[in-house]
Amino acid sequence: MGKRKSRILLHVDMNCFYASVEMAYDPSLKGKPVAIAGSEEDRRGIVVTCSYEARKFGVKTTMTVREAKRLCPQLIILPPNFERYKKASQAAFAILREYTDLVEPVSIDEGYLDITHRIKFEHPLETAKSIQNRLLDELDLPCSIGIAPNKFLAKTASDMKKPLGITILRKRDVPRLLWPLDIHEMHGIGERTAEKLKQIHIHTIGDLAKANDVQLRMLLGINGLRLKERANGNDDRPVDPESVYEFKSVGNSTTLPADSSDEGELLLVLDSLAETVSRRLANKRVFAGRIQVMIRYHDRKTVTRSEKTENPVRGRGEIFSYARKIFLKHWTGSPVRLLGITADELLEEGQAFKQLDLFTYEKEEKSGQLAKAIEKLKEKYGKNIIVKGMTDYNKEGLLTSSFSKDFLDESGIRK
DNA sequence: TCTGGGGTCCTAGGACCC
DNA sequence: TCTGGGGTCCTAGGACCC
Repeated sequence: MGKRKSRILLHVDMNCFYASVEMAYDPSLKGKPVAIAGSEEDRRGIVVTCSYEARKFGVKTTMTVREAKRLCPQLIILPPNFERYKKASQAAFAILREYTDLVEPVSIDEGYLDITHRIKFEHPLETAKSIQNRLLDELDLPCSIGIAPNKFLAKTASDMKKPLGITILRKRDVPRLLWPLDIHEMHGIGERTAEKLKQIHIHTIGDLAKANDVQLRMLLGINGLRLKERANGNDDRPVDPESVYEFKSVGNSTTLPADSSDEGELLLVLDSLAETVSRRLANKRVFAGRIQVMIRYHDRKTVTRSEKTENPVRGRGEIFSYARKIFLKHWTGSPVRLLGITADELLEEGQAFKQLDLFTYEKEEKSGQLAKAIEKLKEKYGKNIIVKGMTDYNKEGLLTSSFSKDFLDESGIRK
């Protein structure tokens, strides 16, 4: 087996993105300590991002607004404006795509580029500089860029100089630059994994790079071996521009203004979460095959319970009815801090129709929109048709068979 | 008066089938 | 009466990241 051809990747990381977007939008904020955070009044008020000026005072992400203000009384607090950030992100990625089609967004403010093909006419450092300058000149957004032969090293490199840094990290630099670092510094290793590793006397990235495979495997499973590979500077994950379309779940959750054990109130919250999830599913043109409910109690103990749906669902009513059922079945009655609904096992619109289980309409409700719609179908196609399952649209764009209210709502039959 | 909300991936046990 | 091993699905939860 031949050695994989060496690649050149960039990791572009926009510096304190939300705060930078706000500063671009309102330049009078520049040079001032700015934090993006929820309302100060309730407990959802935590710092999401903050400017470097704010960081100088010790303000950090996830800190409560109260704590942040104590550290920095002149801190300017702005509520998040996700529409604004989304637009800025899209503009930034549009610029990145001028350099290569191989752009993989990993979040709203960072992405990978595979620029291997460009080295024929431009040094990677020049490409990085050009990108950095354009993002700054055209969008007023600072970024840091890592240049490396793979994702892990590129990501690590972009972290090394902030803000507005460009860092090249070669594989041969790994022992000198990475190995001395504390294991906790490594991307992919959080608090729990770092703790576990320290138990087997792995304290630095270098220790991990030389660790015993069997021991790692026992401690961390397959992930342990992968982390060891990364610590050695190896990572063959490709830059995949399609991955952004391959989302696996859609959810919405909220911390209540105050803990509640009022069933009516909680169901109302659940209904509003169902509405959001339904809307997002529709925007993404997918249906859900599983509905999951998350309940966090007063003591922060969190349980998730899910159920496979009988048919793919997307309507608010259907999502709510599953969520309600799951919630009432598993709620202990104790005061609830947070509620969430997540739609899983997503199916594309077209696939959803084909994969529906067949059952006759007699099993469905006999009144309401469904019955009316079925009556219309019977009028149109004859009394003897059996409405078994939504298998497809006919050439007029109407359903040839149906049984799910959701589908009927969207089929145009009601018109 | 600690700790939001959006996600992804992995593991593990029990059910069930062959 | 005794009895193996493999595979997949379902579900819950842990860990991590931004």
